[in-house]
Formats: sequence, C-alpha cells, structure tokens
Amino acid sequence: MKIVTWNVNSVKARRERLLAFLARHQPDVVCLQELKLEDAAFPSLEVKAAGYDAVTFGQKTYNGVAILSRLPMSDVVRGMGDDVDDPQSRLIAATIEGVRVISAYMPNGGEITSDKWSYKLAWLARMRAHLDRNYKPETPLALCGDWNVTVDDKDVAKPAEWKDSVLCHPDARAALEHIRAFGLVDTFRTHHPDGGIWSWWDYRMLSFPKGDGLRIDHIFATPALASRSTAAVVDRDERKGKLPSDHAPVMVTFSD
DNA sequence: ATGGTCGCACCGCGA
Repeated sequence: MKIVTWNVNSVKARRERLLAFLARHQPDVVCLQELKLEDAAFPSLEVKAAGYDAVTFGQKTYNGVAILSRLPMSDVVRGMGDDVDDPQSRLIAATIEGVRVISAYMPNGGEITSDKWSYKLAWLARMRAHLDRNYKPETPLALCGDWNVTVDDKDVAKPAEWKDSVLCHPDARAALEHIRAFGLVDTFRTHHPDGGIWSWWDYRMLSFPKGDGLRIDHIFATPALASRSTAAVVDRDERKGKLPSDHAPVMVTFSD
C-alpha cells in the first residue's frame, strides 16, 4: 500500500496537477490538505474517473481535508469529535484494508504572539487526546498530513534562520513529541535517518531555488503498520513547473 | 538583479 500526504493549497488551483499526479504515481491512498473549497465543489467525478473514491471534509476559502483511495473506505469520521466548538475543517479519517488512515491539517500558528499560536498548541493537544479516546497503539494506523512542525533540526535546511518560527519552536516540537508518544513512528525518518529532505518551501523569497526547505509533512504510523514500510520519498517535481503547490507530496510504501 | 509569492475574493487575510 502506497500512502501519500500532500498539502495541495487549493484543489481548484491544483486540479490538473492532482490528476496528473495520480496517473503518474498510482498511489493507493492520498491524504490531501488545504482543499480551500466546500464538499460540493470537490471534483469527485474526475477523481473517480482516475480510479479513486474520495471522502472530503471541506470548508469555503480555508482549510479542508480529504482522503482519496483506490481501495474501499469505511467508517469515515470528520472532525476531532471532542467538545470543542471548532469551525475549521482539519481532520478526516477512514479505514482502508484494515488500516486507519487520518488526513490532518495541523494549524500553522501564525506568529508566536498570536491567538493562532495558542490555537495551534491546543489543537495538537486535542489531537493526542483524540488518539487516546479512539485508538490503541496496537491499531494499524497512519496519521498523515501537514503537521506544520519539524521534528528536529534535521528537518530544516537553515536551522538558524527558522529557530524561532512556529514550525520549529520548542513548544511545537514538544506537542509533536507528545502525539508521537501515543505510540507512533516517523516512517519517513526511518528511511532517511540523516534528514536533509524537505517537503515545503515558502513561496516567498525564492525559497525553493535557494534550497531553503523544511520537512513539515509527515506520515506517522503505529508499529503494527510502520514495521511494514519499505520506502519513503518526496516528489520534488511537484514543487517545479507551472502552478506548483508550496508543498511537495510525501509518499511511503508499505508491504502487504 | 541586493528584490523577490500564492490563493481566495475583491480587501486584506492566511500561509
């Protein structure tokens, strides 16, 4: 099973690229983030013609997540399912061939001094509570998405320049570690222990040609699933050419 | 070359 996570930064803007990506890689499961459209506007027919069912949790203008799958999906759940009244569509889950797949768009956090920063930390804490409430570490589970957090400085091309950012802040990394401590493995890092591979480059400041990248898109899995991972890659071609997303797809392959 | 981006929606916000 080949699982992809990709922040497409608008499905409408990335429609052609998304369809070409599916045709080129033929992944089994694709977790999408930042759809930036409502469910009714999702191009389900075109995605179906490419061979994929889609479940979506959209929102007008901002956020929005989806899971595409060539294999049947069941037990679809949208949102965190806690007692927080949160209008932001950031989480969707489905079961595919016995694997619980979650597509998550973790909050960016704006500036350290902003309300968005406290929302980010609270959201990450809610994510851990959501795992505790709904799953066991023994469950084959993949938590995929744009985490908006680097694991450590091996995920940062220029650590000194990003040291105080919301993507690298110690509190954000601690929140990520707390989620990981549920019992998750960073499946990409398993295959690239030295780091140095990025998934996101800011549109601004010529970040991509300068190589100023970070790895903030992750596929974390419970050991029952992580032990089956055989390869992990980033498709940097998706950050090139016409109308690229600022994120490149992260792909991890699991044996049957 | 000493700056420099997108997407959405229509003004400035979010990233």
